[in-house]
Amino acid sequence: MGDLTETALKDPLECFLGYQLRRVSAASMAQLTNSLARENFSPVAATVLLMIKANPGETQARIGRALAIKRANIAPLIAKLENEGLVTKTASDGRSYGLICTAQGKATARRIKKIMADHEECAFNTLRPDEQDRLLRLLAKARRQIAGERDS
Amino acid sequence: MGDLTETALKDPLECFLGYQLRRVSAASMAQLTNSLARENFSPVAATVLLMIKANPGETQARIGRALAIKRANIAPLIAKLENEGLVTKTASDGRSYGLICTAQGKATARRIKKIMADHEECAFNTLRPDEQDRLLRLLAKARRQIAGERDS
DNA sequence: ACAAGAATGCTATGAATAATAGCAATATAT
DNA sequence: ATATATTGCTATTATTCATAGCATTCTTGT
Repeated sequence: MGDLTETALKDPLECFLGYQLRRVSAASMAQLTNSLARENFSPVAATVLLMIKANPGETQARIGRALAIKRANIAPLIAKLENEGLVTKTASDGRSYGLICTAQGKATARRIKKIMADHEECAFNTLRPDEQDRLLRLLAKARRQIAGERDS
Repeated sequence: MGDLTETALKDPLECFLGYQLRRVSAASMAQLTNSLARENFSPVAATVLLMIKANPGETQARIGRALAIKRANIAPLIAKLENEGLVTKTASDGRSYGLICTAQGKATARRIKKIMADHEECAFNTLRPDEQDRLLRLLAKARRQIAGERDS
């Protein structure tokens, strides 16, 4: 029988914010990856689609910068969305395109957003609404600094 | 000249805790990876070494479970630490070993912990001490649920 | 004691994310 | 106009983590 009461180890990482952040993020992402699998979407692809729907006509370079995805990495994601008929490219710049969701893309985006919302509900429901709010605010504050020091 | 004042996009992911978690975690990890590079350590390897130092004699299975690292993935990490003379295996179980830090391993662990502490200081210093505390507590609370639903 | 099941260490392998380098085409700036 | 930047893209690589399977050893239940 599995030993459910394994004695706890000392944890020298307990008070490292970065470590706790990573653990929670990894666990949350693993769950979300599972949930998005039924739509055949990776978490990253999901954020790209939602971003395009919310910002029709933007170029993939700008979408990528907003999501901290490099040009080299967003190209195949866009190609996949286009191949599946979820996104189309409209001429805009000669070297860049304006990205737009198709009707099917918008429907998929809605389903994906629902999956993400359900995931949030299930993953973070031990936090009271006010706690979720505080956490969100603290993360946003931390991100302003930490992300600002990095290039995209 | 780069356009430093790029107009902001609408962000439909702003209020997703999971997404914000991922962004902050990724940015923090990227920084930490950089800082640990001078010791030729990955973030994961660093946590393993610290964990062994804090829990001498434990098996790699238990260390791995505490860190949410699967058996298959921790094996090469331990091998690397052993090859570099930072950790030794003492007989214990016939099928498992007790892991102990060598003197060199302890010294390296101290340097690594210092790097991690400096990283925290630099990455999260926009948060006041009480905010850091609250964040840590909220993360711990979130983790208890979200991690509990997953197997190691 | 003994057979069935579980745990351990390990290898091999694959998937997802992200990083660098470089290319051709186009836009922008001096 | 000429140099510089930007864009989309390909190719390649590294890191982290996941699954599957193997042989060994420990632990159970009878």
